[in-house]
Amino acid sequence: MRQRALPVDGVALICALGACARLGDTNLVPQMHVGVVKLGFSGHTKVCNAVMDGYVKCGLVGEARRVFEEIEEPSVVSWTVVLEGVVKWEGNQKEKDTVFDCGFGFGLNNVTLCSVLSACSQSGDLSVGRWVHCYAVKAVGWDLGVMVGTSLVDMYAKCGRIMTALMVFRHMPRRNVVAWNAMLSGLAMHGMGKLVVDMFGCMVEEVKPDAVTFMALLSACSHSGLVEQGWQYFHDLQSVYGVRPEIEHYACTVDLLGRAGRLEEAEVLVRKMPIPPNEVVLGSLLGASYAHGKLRLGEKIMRELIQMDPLNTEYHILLSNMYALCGKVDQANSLRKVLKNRGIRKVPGMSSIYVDGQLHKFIAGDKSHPRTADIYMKLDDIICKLRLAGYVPNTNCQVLFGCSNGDDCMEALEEAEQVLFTHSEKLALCFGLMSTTPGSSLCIFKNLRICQDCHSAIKIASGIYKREIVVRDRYRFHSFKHGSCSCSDYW
DNA sequence: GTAGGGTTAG
Repeated sequence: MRQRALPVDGVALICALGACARLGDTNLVPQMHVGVVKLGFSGHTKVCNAVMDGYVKCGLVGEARRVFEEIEEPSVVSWTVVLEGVVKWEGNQKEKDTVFDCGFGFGLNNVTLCSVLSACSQSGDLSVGRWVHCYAVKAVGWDLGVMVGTSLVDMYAKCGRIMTALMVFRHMPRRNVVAWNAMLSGLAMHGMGKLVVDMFGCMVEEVKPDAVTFMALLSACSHSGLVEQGWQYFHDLQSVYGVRPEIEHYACTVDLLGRAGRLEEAEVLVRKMPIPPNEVVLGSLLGASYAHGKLRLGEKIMRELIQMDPLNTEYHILLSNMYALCGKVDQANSLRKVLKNRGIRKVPGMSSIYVDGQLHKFIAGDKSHPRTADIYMKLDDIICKLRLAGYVPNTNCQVLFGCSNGDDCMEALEEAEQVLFTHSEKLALCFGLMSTTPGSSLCIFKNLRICQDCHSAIKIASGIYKREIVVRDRYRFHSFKHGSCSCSDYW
C-alpha cells in the first residue's frame, strides 16, 4: 500500500514532534500523540516514528510499542526506534527477545547498531551489547567502521568492561577524535587516570584534541588525584592546544582542586572566571567544602546556590549533613524541615542488577521483589559476616536527628543502622550474591552516587566472598576486588 | 522547518 503524501502540515508536525522528543517531556509527548490521531495521521510511518521517538525519549516504551503496532508499513527507522526503546527501558528478558527476533530479522544498518549500542550503554545491558557486537561482526566483518567501533568502546566501558573497551579500541583500524574521546572518557570513569594521561600522549600524534578531550582529561586527573597534571592541562588548554575553555572545564578544574583540599585556590578560580559561575561550578565547590569540613565556605556557597536553584534537594541535604557532622544538630534539622515544608522530596536512590539478562530493581527498604524473604535472610547473614570482618556502620549523618536523651539516641542508632542495611545497593548486592555462581563478578547500577557506608561494606564483601563487584553510580565506576576499590577511596 | 546514530563534568 502506498503511503499517503505528506501535506505541509505533516512536515510541521514532524518538526514539532522532534522538538518535543528532544525535550523528553512526559506530558507534552502524549498530548502531541492525541493531536496526531485527531489529524488523521494514525499509522503513518514517518509521523509515528517521530511519536515513538518522543515516547522512547521520555521513558514510555509501552506507549511507543503500541504506536508501533499501528504502523501500516514499518520501516527500518521504525524498528530502530522501537529496538532502542526496548533496550533502554525494558527490563524483562522475554519481552526483549520477542522484539529482537523480529527486529533484527528486518535488516539493519549502521545507524541501528549505533542506536541500540547507545541504548545498551545507558541501561547497562551488557548481554544485548555483546549480542549486537557478534551480530555486527557476522554481518559486516571485523572492520565495523569508526562510528560503530566508537559505540562499542562506549558500550563496553559503560557496562563495566573497560578492558574489553580497550581491546576493541586498539583493534580499530581508523580512529578519529570522537573515538579517542570515548576511550579516554571511559578510562576516566573507571579511575584509570594514569593511563588516560599516557594515552593522551599517543592521541596528539594521531588527532587534534578538542573540548570534550579536555573534559575527559580533567575528570581523569580529578578522580585519580593527579592535581598538578590536571592543573597543567587546564593552563595548556588554550595556549598549547587552541581549545577555548568552557564553563564545564572550569567546573572540572574546581572539582580537581577542591577534591584535593585546595579550597582557597578553587574559590579564587571561581571568583576570577571570565564567565559567571553556574550551579555546577558552585555545586563542585560545595561538595568539596563538605568533603573537607569547611562549614563557613559551605554556608556561603549555599546562599548563592539557593538563589540560582531554590528547589534543588541535593544541596540542602549536603549542607544539612555537614551541620550534623559538625555537631550542629538544630541547624541540620531545621534545614531538613525547610525541605519537608516546601514539599521538596529527595530523588529516591535505586539500584539495579542484571541476572541472566533479567533486570532486578531495588529501592531502599524494598520488599516488592518476589524473593524478598530470602533476600532479607541472606542480608542478615551478610551483615554478620561483614561485622566480623571489621565493618562498622557509618551512621554519622542520620544518628542524631530528633533525639533528646541517651535512650532516644540508642534507639535512633539502631533504627539508623537498619535504614543503612537496607540501602538499595546492599539489597542488589545481596540478591546478586545469592543468585549467581560463587566467584562470578557482579555489576550493580545506581542512579545516585554510592553512599559512604555502602562503599565500605562492598569493599569488605568483595574480600569475604572473593568476588569482583563493579558498581556504576551516577558519576563513575567503582571496581571492588580483594577488599579494596579502584577509586582508592578518592571520590 | 522533513522520522532513527558514536564522545562531555558533579
